[in-house]
Order: sequence, then C-alpha cells, then structure tokens
Amino acid sequence: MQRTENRTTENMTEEEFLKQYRPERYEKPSVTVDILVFTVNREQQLQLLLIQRGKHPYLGKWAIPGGFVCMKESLEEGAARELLEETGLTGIYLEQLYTFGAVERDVRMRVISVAYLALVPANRLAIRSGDDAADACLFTLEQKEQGFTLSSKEKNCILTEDDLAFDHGEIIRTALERLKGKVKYSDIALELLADKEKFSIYELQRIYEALAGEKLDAANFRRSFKKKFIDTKRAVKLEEKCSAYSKKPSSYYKLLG
Amino acid sequence: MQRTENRTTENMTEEEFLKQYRPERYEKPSVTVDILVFTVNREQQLQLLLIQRGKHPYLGKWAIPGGFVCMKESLEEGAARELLEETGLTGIYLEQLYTFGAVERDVRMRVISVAYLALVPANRLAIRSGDDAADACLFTLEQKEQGFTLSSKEKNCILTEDDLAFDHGEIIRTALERLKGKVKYSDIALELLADKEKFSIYELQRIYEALAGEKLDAANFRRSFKKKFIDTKRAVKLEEKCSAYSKKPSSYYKLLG
DNA sequence: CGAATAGTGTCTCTCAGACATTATATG
DNA sequence: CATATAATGTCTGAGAGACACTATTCG
Repeated sequence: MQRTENRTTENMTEEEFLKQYRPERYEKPSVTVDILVFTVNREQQLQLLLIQRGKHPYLGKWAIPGGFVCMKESLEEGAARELLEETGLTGIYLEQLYTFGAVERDVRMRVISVAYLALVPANRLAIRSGDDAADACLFTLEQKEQGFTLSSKEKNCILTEDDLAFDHGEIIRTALERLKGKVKYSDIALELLADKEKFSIYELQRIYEALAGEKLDAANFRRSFKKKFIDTKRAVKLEEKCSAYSKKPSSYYKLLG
Repeated sequence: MQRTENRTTENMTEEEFLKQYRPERYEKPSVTVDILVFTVNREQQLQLLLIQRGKHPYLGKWAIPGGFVCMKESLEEGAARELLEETGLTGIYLEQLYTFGAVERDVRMRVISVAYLALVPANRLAIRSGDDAADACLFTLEQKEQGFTLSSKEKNCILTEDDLAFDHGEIIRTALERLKGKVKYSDIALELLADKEKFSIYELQRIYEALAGEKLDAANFRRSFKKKFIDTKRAVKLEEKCSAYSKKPSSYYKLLG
C-alpha cells in the first residue's frame, strides 16, 4: 500500500502530496460482492437463493446474486444494497464470509469477489420477480459428507456443481462450512427465527439442525437452550401457547434485549 | 456480477460475447493485500512486523506491510509475494483474515484491502533492510482486555493506535481476535515452532500462551498435547534431550506427517 | 384408545481447570 | 543444600450425548 509513489514525495506536505497524486496508474481488478442468502423454511430445510444467468459467460447456469461495489459504498453497504435489490429486504443479518480472488475465476476480466452471508427468516423472504431477478429461485440445500446438493421443486430440477457459474460451488462449500461451524458456538441461528418474540424451542431446534446438517437430541437441546438463554435472562417463557405445529401445544419464548 | 452487459448479448455465442466485451466501463477500487507477519520470540512474546511510512499520507506512522494485487496473481499468491519481498521467506503459513473496504480508509483513493495472517517461526525471521523495508521493525504485541499495545526495545518506543496508519489498528485487533480464538480449536500454533521435528512441550506451550494471551496450566497442557498428538501418532517422543532452556533436560518431540 | 409431539429426569463419559506431588538437573 | 523446571497424579464440576420416561393433545 505504501510502495507506489515517487521517492521525491518525502519533502511535501500532505496537502501538496494529495494535489499531485494520480491514482490511475495501474490496471485494477474489478471488485464485486456476492450475497449468499440463506433461509430455513417451514419444513426445516436450509435454502439458498440462486439466480439463473441470462448472459454469457455461463449462460443458463445458476449463480450467487451479486454485483459490483460502488466507489462510494463500503463492502458491507454494497452487500446490503445487493440484498435489497435482490430481495427487497433491509435489516438482515450480514456477515463477511471470504474473499475469492483466483485469476481466472471470471473469463471476462479479473474479478475479486467478497462473499457475504445473509441469514433471512423464511417468512420475510418473498422472491421478487423484478427484471433483475427474473430467474431467482430458492434451492433446498442438503449437506453431504463431501459437498452438497441443490434442488428445487418449482423448477423441478436438481443441480450439481457443474450447473453453477464461476467458482460458486466453492463459495457455497465455504459458506456451509462456516454455517456448520458457527452454529455450534454462536447465536446466528436466532437470526433465522420468523419471530424473535414468539418462538417455540422445537422451532429453534429445527433451525439449528438445518444449519448443522444433522439431527439433535430434543432433551439435550432444551437443556442447553434453557441454560444459555433462560438462566441468563436472555429469553423468557410466554404465557401464550402454540398449537400450530403439533398435537400438544408448545410454549412460546421471547428473546430479550 | 451478472448485471453489467447489454441485454442484446443474449443471442451471442460465448466466443462472440467475449470478443465484443469491454471491461473498462466502470471506475474500480484499488485492491491491496496486507500481511500481518506474526512470530513468537524466545521470550515467548507475540511479535508483529510493522513498517514506518516514509511518505504521505500517514508519514512517519507505522503500517502493516502490503501492496497492490497484480493482475496475474491470485490473492494468496499476492500475499506470498509480499511476504517474500518483505521478509525473504517462502513456504510460510498464510491464512486470509478479513477484507477491509471502508470508503475513506485511504485518503488518496478507494482501496480495498485483503488482510492475511502469516505465522513465521522466530528463527526464520531476520528482517531484511532492503530499500523497501528500510524501516521495518518487529514490535512486541501485548493483548489487553480492550485492544493491545505495541512496543519495541530497539526503536525504544511504544505505539498506541494513533501511531498506526490507515485503519491498521482495527486490522490488528481483528487479527488478535482470530489468533486468540483459533489457537484453541486448531493447530496453527505449530506453525510457529522453530523446528517441527525437535521441540519440547513447554516450548509449544509458550507459543500457545503468546497467542491466547494468557497463562496455561503446564500439567493440563501436557495432558491435552499427549491426547491430541501422541495418542493419535501425530507426534512422537525423541530419545534426545534438550538442556538449553532449563535446569532439568526436557524431552524433544517430533511431528509426523 | 393410539399416535404424535412437549417436556423432564437421569446416567455415563469426557474434559477442562485447579492443585498437589515427585523427579532431576544446576549452582 | 536450595531452586527451577520436567513430568505425573488426582480431584472436581460442567457439559455433551444417549435414552428412558411422563404429560398432553388430537382423532
């Protein structure tokens, strides 16, 4: 970052320096933000938003939504903007995942892509079919030992990594690893609750299971939930009961703070 | 990434498309890689390589070494190249840390910086005083509750965050968090061993302590080392003993695979 | 009644942390 | 001898996982 200007600049004041400075001396890569929009649906399936490309390269293949970073927005702001354009949503949990910068990842030009995770409660996500996202679709994402599978009932199709554009298969694998690991030691799962002020423990468990990619013991899950949230007053049990999901009504809980 | 070309491209073949494609349509940010070169010295202190800026902006302030990403190298390759230029080292553990992209982080122009961690064994790190790194210095890094302090005996100075260029204080804080967290569930500490084929347990413990920023119980550390490495045949005890560090000679161990 | 989910109790095993103890070198 | 580090042993409590059990609703 500090090896680009002429040695003679040492004698200038900062003001003088900035005046004479010409930034356009080198060829630059393009920078994009890609957003992995994850949700967990009613059937406790992990889902991911993909868009079918209508242009070369990778015409017809499925891609993670994204776009170029504007000069006047931070990466985080760019990610939020892309998410808004794609889904119409604001106030969503966003987390930087990783930056992908292989030289040939885009045949058109050098593109460096900063990938972000977005965790969206299922009830907030209604895919807008605007002109940008005409071919957006939520795919059900199943974690396998080595990799994943993507499937959509509506589109009646199952994707393999070959059906994905660019290096997006690798990006999805990286995201799954992150989710799988982080669900165990953080509270990101809460971000996927439809209503943080009214949820049942089992509902939350289903989200944990979808992220972890494995079944959890109900008794142990309850115990750890109570230890972590009730004992520490981070959540309280509500009077109201829920009968929507099962035969026996379950208690609602509400997150505090 | 897919919203930049003209709608009429849909009818072309991929070859035709690439032929007519002009990448230079938008203003682009600059992309740099910054390398946080960490080491743990003989006195079990965590150290970080910084360079004193000889130019505006931030003339005289200390900065994390780095430079622009070349068009023909990946981010990882760029990081390795910068590390080589700065320290003369190859074959060093490198890990992508985070990408920093606030709009105003560099007054000259929009710069997006991909930060990498490099873990270098103390014995391999001899700061080269080439023209690029004339003012490179290893600072001892102490972790505090909120933040850190940097100090150098040779330069006889102590740095606060105000003495750092750009947002490099924030980057260092992010790196410390990562090291502190990752040392507990991964084996990155091994990368800082002077000799992976000949080390004592206490020597390794000191590295763990420097990264974690806290003292560890020797008995418990030995127990977990043996469980994790000896029982699983990932390391073996050597016949040879070491008398360099203490009164009673200690056993050497050797990593396998 | 059976079926299904809600919710509790309990046992075991592992592991981390604290701390006491023994062993072996140096000066 | 004192002292410092090497190395082992032991106790405890927390927590994860497995699983048996009870409770409540629907049909």
